[in-house]
Amino acid sequence: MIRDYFIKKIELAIQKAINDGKLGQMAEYKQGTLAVERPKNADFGDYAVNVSSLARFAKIAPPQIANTILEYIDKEDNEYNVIGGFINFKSGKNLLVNLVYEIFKKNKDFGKPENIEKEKILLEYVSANPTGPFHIGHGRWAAMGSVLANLLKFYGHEVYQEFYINDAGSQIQKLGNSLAIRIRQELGEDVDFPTDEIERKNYYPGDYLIPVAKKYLETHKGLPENIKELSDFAKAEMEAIQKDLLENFKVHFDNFYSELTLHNSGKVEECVNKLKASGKIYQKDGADWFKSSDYGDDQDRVIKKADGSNTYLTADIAYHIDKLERGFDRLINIWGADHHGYVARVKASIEALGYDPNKLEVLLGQLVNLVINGNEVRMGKRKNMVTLEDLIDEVGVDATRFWMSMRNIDTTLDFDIELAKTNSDENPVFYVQYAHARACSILRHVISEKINSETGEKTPSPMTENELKEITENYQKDTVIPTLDTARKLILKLEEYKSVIKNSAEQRQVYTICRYVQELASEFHSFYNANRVISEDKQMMKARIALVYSVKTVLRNALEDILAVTAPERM
RNA sequence: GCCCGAGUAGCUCAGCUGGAUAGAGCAACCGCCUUCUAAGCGGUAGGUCAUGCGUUCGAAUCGCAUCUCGGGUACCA
Repeated sequence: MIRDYFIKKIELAIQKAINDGKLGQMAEYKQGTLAVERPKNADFGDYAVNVSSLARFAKIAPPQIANTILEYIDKEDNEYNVIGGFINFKSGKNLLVNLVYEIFKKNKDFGKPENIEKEKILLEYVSANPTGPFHIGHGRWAAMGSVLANLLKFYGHEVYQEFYINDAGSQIQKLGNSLAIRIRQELGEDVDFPTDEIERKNYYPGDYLIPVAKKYLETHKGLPENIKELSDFAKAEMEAIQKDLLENFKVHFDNFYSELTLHNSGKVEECVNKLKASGKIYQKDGADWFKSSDYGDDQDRVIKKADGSNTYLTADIAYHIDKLERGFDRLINIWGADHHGYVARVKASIEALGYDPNKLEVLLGQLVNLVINGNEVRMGKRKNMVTLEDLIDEVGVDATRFWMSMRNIDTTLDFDIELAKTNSDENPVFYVQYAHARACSILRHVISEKINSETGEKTPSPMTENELKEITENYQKDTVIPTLDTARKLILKLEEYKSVIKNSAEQRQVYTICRYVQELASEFHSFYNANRVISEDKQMMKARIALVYSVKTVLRNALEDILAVTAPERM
């Protein structure tokens, strides 16, 4: 990366200056003390370093330090200048030329780091109850999770994506009871869900069980004797609906892990026993309590209720231990902020059972508000529900994925459905896709002959197909040189992709990819407006075609391979 | 009360491991299509970085306090 190249030059120069005793009282330089930044004013250079922080060690004024360091830099063909305590750096021809060459050479792998510490990661996300369709909030975790998985894989990690199915709690019984009411309604009985608010909470009164009831009656005469049969039927239906939607939404799971199998395998009981053996369980009010407060939780938690049944947490502990025993180096969970209380207790249990709680990384995501006609609409499972499916139908997969990924996970996402529906220029995903389509269009035009619509006269194509192939498949380093004066910013933006990937992967923040892609599109649109690609000057045309192709490559990589949003050839 | 998160331009948000004049998109206003996609580009205007105090040569960024908003605070899942 150019910024790494630059800081190395600076650090080397500092070391030499210290050795020569030119940096006052400064005796040693610790690597990483100085940070590379972008100059406020692009005229200063591409990158800059502020050496003011060295002043208190050297006891010399910052500008003098900067000038001393400058003398020791091996400048090659790059430009350096000093303003105040800043050393500014402007990339020379070689760095820029090599960067474009790198894009051609690496193509789909451009931006992949050379050697990272590879981790075996289990990424768990969505993990919805199989009791109804996904709501909008699930869409955020689905989009972000799948983008993060793509990103971490690209970065070089081994990523296993898992969906935990909460198919064992009391909610499954509720589901069966609710289906029973829908079936009786189908059979013509005058029944309905309770109107009393508290009573009603024992049911799922959403319309979505009506088609399930109809389907049940296709193969059954009436209600079964055992409600469990209905629970299982509804559960299977809901799971199937959820899986279909995930596939549609380009979200891929390597495994769906059923909570029920966890219970049946005895792993939950085993965990409870181990916790008991560790002496971290005590009895109170007829229930078993886990002393999680010993490990930083604010209070102890019930692990076995007075009625003898397990809590949700109990199974979750067993699940996380199971993940660790499957040999993953790192567990990453994406959870809604409404689960934040769970982090401490799950970590506590991991530690109590002798595992490293730092292996678990929980990404807490703030929730999604739906905005309809300027009013926020509360998301509830039981009424006013806008499902993820409805949203995707309205807005499309691409826009939904992009919008759900484009904000910092720490901020509440306002999803304005009216705005997203308009598909106007307020929609950043179209802006980016348009840039890609535009690049493709140029590449098509350059090898097409032109026909005058009035005279029917034909003009030969500006470039033959072979000439274009020669650029894209057998790219020569020097090709891009004629554009260096006019396309500096664009080339530097392409270069930035490498650091965006790095930061985004390491900080698990996928929104930075969305931002980057918008910035690259913007640079490209500017370049397009300022420079005609197809022209008489053949060398210049080849150079610009090479750049257009580079932009298309990086946009495509980011859109399709990371964000899983289509990169259209035409729009 | 306690625990998370947020508060930056009219709106939606970047910037937060302290550094140059606080940035972008949308909305507003002014320009740019006989030529590769105007779904685009260029420009103008728009700020008490919630508030106060502190640390520092230097604070949107760090610390303390206060205010506002969202979420959590179950022997539900």
